[in-house]
Amino acid sequence: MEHYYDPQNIERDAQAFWTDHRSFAARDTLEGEKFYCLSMFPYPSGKLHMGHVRNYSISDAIARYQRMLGKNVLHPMGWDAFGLPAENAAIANKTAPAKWTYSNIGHMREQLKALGFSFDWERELATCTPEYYRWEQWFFTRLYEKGLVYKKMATVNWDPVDQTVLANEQVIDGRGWRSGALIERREIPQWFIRITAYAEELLNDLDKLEGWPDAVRTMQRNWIGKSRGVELAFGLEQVIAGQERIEVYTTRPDTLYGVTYVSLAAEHPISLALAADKPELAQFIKDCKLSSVAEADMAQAEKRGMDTGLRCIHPLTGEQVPVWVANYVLMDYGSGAVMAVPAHDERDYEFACKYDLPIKTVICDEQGQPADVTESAYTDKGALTASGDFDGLGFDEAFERIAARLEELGAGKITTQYRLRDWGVSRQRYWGTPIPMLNLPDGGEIPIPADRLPSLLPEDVIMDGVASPIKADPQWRKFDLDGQACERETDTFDTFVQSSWYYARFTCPEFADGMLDKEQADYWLPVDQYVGGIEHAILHLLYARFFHKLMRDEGLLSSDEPFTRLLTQGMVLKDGAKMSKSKGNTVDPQSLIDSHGADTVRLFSLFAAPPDQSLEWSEDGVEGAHRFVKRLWRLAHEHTDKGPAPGLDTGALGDAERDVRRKIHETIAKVSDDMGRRQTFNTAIAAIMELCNELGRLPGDSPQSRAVLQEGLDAVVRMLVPIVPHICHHLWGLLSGDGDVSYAPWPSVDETALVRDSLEIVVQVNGKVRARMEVPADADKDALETAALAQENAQRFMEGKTVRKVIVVPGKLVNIVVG
RNA sequence: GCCGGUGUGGUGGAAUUGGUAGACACGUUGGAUUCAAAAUCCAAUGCCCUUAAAGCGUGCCGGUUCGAGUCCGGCCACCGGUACCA
Repeated sequence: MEHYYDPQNIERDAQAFWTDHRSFAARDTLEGEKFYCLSMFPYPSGKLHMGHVRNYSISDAIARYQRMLGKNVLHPMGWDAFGLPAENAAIANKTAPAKWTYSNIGHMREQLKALGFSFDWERELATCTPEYYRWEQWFFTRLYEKGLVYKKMATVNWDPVDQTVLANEQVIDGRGWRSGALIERREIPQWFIRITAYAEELLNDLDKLEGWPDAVRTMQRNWIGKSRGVELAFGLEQVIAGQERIEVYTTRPDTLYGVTYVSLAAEHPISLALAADKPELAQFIKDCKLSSVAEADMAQAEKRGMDTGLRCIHPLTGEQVPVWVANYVLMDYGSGAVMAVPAHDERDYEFACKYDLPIKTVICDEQGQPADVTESAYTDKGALTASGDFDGLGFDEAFERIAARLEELGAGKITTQYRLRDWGVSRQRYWGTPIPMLNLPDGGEIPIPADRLPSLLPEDVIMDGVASPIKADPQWRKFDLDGQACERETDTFDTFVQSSWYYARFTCPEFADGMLDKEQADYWLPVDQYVGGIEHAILHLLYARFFHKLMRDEGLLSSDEPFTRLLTQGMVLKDGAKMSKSKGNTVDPQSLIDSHGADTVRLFSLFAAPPDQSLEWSEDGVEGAHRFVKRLWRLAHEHTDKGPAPGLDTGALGDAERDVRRKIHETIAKVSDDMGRRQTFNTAIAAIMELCNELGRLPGDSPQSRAVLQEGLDAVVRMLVPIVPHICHHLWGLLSGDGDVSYAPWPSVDETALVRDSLEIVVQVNGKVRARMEVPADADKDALETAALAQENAQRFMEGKTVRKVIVVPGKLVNIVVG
């Protein structure tokens, strides 16, 4: 026997075998049952981190399991290669983003190969190549033609010192991360895709996604935020900024009589018009703009406001209502104005208390009395009060009658609104897909014609840290359109655009005649299993669902949803915190691969926690995983060193052998369920460990003992292929398995091996365990009850008491209720 | 702030449909082996208690039930997202 487990050799040999045999190339013949298993592709940041290792260990386990079930498996890998970090690295290292990115890709590809993931490397793609992004540009021009794309003013973080737009994460405590300057909100023209046109379908189709975690579906549902409400207007006595009235939207028209003021966003046209001759208001508006655009910052900022002095007219009472400007009202949402009902809305309540504005109760509590709002707002629904003709009505009737009254008066109507906003895709950055639009000399814009695509991003550039190289280069902007001099758009796409369709391009990465080869796309799509971090639950997954529907409506594919089943993996923690360079708590996968082998790293990643929970990294845990792999190696070698095992004769087994054989088949049943339905690889591994412990305890070298051990090891090796494929490749050959173990059939359960003669049943008295008893497996309820009542220790607790009830759960327990 | 999630021994976790809390692994302790150590193997290991029995025990408070880690109500802490990080 070879004397020790040597992962380096075993893993090198297995990987060479897979490469030589093209083991993981998906068949593109469109035949057979397919399984498309996809993990979220990485941003090529430099080297793999533990989050990647975990993500790909999970998807590889699923892909390999499906191969063993006989499916034609597509398990591709590529690179989400555009993005902000490349620009930062380029400035820091004085290299071009392209060079840095391609070099990172090269290194990370080798690391992924060293981990033995069964990716189909023949389909690799990187989103920063023109072969990829040209189709994204083409698709955007198609959306433009269909009216699904438009340009409007939108808010960004402006760094007044660096004269540049910052991402939200580049704004720290309201200041630019490089300049330290106070950031201000600024409006610039940007391109948008009309995701709101698909809001209803995106919402309704969530019900079809039964293979998605409920948490993700709920989050998306809330994000889309469909609501039924009333759009209404407060009149103005004179026209201001071209407006005769202030439009607001409310889901609580039943509280309309409780309105005590109206709030405008700082950027609202009326606010700006009033500020023209009110210096203190102008100053307040200026102050309001000193904050990042991030919702989390805005919502937690202290609520501030200022009375404009303007009064508007309540549409039902005709009373005058003061108009305020408030920093918590956002111009980008709805109409940029809200009606404030402090008695029945928490934010308005806080604001009214601060500025001593009136609070008027118009809803009754559960006792039918006007709600008490001396301590806090009353936000429950209830009967109306102090609401004119509408007193006493419940929410539903009040909603309808008030809406009808507003409609009669021409002051409002019932509408459906979505919280979801159109997708702003413009970025004022260099390292991204150039937006394929042309600015015409007369001010309009048109798409770059399809035959002039791609609009190439120059790769050989120098980053100075301020201006985008394509914005700084007047030559790049020049575009001759049939003799007409135009200018290219110098903004680039949001990187979410690339990640919204890469899963589809993997079905035909080389296709040169279009965005997708429909035949391939329709065979492979939808993705059967998608695996990635929970942090993508809303944005990436919603944009990808949206793009799928856009591609469907363009006739590029036929399905309605991109991902049938979704697994959102948890984060990898060290000492209870997310691994990060700044915290200094990172663990480098490479050094572990070098010291313990890829199998150990994969095993620990899958064993330490269920995939959807966070995983606490532990050096000791890695050692434990390594020990198990070594034990397995030794168990198999000690067995095969004794020569070939005799054939199994199930009629000739002793009790101990029958027990072990039952364990083998119980384990196959459990592991199959854990791998397939439950996707709890940690419990699958624990069950296999238990089986190995029992196999190690098999008594003696009798022929039937050896035959059972052979059967057990064969099953263990097959079940571990998805988890520790290298050692299984090695052991499979050793146990004289035929062919490539990557395609060995998944083991099946022998039902006859599962039969039991007797079971252990728990006896409880008043719900507490007082005895255990061994009973025949086929004992009926009466027999269980009789046997339980006869238990000595149970009787001790029944003494002097009356048996009220006996509950029998066959196969589990008997509970004797006494009192 | 808002939306979603998580909380179980010294540690990571298990308990799948309301039915034996702590599987599996780590750590620790004791033993075997060894000149010695490493490695390996065996045993013990929730808390309280000298042992056994009993009692206690799944973030906190309360409820439903014969029975609650699991269901319901109210809190607390931490994590993810919050539309320009990916």
